[in-house]
Amino acid sequence: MKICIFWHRRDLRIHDNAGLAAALASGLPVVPLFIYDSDILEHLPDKADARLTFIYDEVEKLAQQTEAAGGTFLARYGKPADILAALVEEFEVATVHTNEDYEPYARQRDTAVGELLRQHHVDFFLYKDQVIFAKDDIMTKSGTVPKVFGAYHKAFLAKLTDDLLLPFGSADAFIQENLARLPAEKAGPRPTLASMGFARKEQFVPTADLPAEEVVRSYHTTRNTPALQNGTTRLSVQLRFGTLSVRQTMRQAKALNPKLLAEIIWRDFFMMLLWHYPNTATEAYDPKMRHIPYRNNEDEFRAWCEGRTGYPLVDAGMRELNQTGYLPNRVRMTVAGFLVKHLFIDWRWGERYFADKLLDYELANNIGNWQWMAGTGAVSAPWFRVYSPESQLAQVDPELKYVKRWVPEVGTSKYPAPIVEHKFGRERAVEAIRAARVM
DNA sequence: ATAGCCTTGAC
DNA sequence: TCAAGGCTA
Repeated sequence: MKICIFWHRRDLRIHDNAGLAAALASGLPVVPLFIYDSDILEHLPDKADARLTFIYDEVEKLAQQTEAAGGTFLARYGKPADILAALVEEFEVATVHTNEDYEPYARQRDTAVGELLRQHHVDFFLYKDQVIFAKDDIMTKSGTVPKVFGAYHKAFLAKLTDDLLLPFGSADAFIQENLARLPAEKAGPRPTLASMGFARKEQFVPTADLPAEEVVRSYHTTRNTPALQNGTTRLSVQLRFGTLSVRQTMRQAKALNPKLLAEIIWRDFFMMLLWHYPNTATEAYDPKMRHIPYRNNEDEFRAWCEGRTGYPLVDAGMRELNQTGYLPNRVRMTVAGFLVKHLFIDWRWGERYFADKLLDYELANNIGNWQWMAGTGAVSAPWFRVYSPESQLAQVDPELKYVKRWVPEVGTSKYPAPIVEHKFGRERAVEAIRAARVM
């Protein structure tokens, strides 16, 4: 029996999944697949990982849905190319369908997998699913890569027709006749967290639904008040792993809140920039910014990580991040700005720390926003702009409701003095960058 | 080619 | 008001 494999990666859903819908419509019986990538898992610092727990639970849900519809779901642990090579040997695989991923590692992986499949005469199909516009879908009028969000945003909205937000396929199309039923012994057991050497870690558990309408409607005002539990939509985890489709999410945002829609368009923008400039995952976009003499003091970095800087909003944010794996946008900016400017530590240190801690960690968005904050990016805040952690606190949490939730000892003798004085830190960073960027 | 613009500021 | 300079049309 010839089969079609649909390879789930960061699209852990059945509803409105472009690649899955195409696979189901291809005429061949479909076998959904998920690969726990050993190259990624081996580098996780902690054996109790909340993100892997989330992925595992979602994969198990997909497997159950697939089996309930009469199909077979495959899950494997290993290097993707090895796993696919083995599957191609074992089964009569005619085609492999999957959704595009724009990160440097993913592109490399998919190029290698495509080459391998071609050698086995298996067709490999990739679909645009995790964004509305990708690659060079949106360019400036002179044909260059857009580097100013305002212009990109305007062009995006002009191109954003309602039909682009319609769902691909539906749970109804996920029916028995399109799924392949493999003998149980051939399907093999699915990996468990324990079999992969991990333990469960329950942290912030996002729901599988869109946020309540009133949360979306008020987002543009509430997002700057970190004390509010529902000040931000917390859609980021689900968009990261694809348990919600970006089309469905944008449809709601477009109908209810243009400010929220713009935030999701930032996501497309940063993915587009990373696709065009994959080098910016590891170095400043701006060549003039590649020789900044960051101080990189390890003790100060640790104080930042642990929320002991003596700046209440920074410390509250870092402690919330450490304990929950989440941080509202506004506070991310404050802690990031403090690290790269006041402590004058390389933005990549902060980026890596966020990568370890954030449940919604997404490479393109994290790189884009850290470079924006550091003033090194394609699109950036001016390099001499330094956020004041005290002004920010006065603006977003004047009554210290948020701060006291995470830093109960604030205002007592147990709370440390500021690690660096604001004016001194600001001038130190601005002058060092000013000197370093002269070529 | 040149004028106006540039996510969310600080003082 | 101030702080550059590149991007965009």
